Amino acid sequence: MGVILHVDMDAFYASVEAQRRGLEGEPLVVGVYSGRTEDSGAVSTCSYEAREIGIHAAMPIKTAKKKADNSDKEVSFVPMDKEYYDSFSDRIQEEILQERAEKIEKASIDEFYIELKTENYKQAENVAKEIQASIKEEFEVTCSIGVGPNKLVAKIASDRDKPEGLTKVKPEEVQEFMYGLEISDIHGIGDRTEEKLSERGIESVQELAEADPALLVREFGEKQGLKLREKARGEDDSEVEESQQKQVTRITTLEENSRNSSKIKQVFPELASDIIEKLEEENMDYGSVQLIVIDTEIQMHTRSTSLKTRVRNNETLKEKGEKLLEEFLEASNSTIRRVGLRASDLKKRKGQKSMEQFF
DNA sequence: AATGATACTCGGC
DNA sequence: TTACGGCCGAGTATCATT
Repeated sequence: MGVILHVDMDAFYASVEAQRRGLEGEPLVVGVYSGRTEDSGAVSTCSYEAREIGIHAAMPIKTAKKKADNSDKEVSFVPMDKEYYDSFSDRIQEEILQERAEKIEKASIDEFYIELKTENYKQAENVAKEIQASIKEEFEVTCSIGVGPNKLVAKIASDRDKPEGLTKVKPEEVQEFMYGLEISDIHGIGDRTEEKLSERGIESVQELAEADPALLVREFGEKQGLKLREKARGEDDSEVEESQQKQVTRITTLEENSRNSSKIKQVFPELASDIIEKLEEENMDYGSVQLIVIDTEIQMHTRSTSLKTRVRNNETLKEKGEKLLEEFLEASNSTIRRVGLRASDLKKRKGQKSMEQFF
């Protein structure tokens, strides 16, 4: 396997909006507005300059505006335009990354894994620098890149130095690199796992890497236990490959809080048809339907149901969603603020060519 | 007891 | 003083299967 790069765009939505509006280097906040009241909504992401005055993702827009008022800087607030960022991301992939990659994987709207042909880390570093320079020149946004022997190490490396960072970890440096991390820096180790490890006296990456495999297997099972130890050693044999979308969600904020099911159901047709439209684009069927509910305390609840066979059907989605909503309202006394539907357990439909195969 | 499938929650952006 | 979106993928809990 060649050298792996993890390319991670810096504050992507905010950088794209800054470029679009000529606001580079200024505090800028990208928000999602629910339309309920003036400024009702939350921060999606913000520029590094906005972070300096205490604004961060997931913060209510009103709170962010308070921070902005208390600062001497002029802060721009702009609404999220996901479609625009999607096409921006695709263009970076097609115009800069594709041609330099032996293999490429789009991991999210702002993250890519690239496998290079070369085994030479100096060469790989040069490719990474070239990618950073080209993206900056042609798109006027920046990225951070991690260079490593596999996806796990490359991803952690890209996180170490942001924005516009470049972190290279050669195979002989992997151990030193991994031992310098906190256990929670390792992707896939959450609070729960961290606590369980701590109870067993494992608190550092080195301790996990050198832990008794039998103990880990006892605590976490054969598969997961051994995987944990491998991760701490910086080992990962997963391939760089095109990944399929796993779920499609559409969620909306109700005009008024409610627990009147017929009132709430009125938003379902639009949610369902938006989801089906997306599935048609992707030529995918769904095998599972989820209801997502956010109550007046901003607590999220989900209920789901599996289908016997995969379909791409608007009515099924709507009806399963309605049924789940009724069951939820019956069992809970919470009042609903936002409601959504999700289709998951997705699979490409076979026996029907998608458009790109004609080219 | 281990594994896989399903249901639900959490965190990033 | 509080204030609160719309997505996504991954983590974790629980249950069925073997």
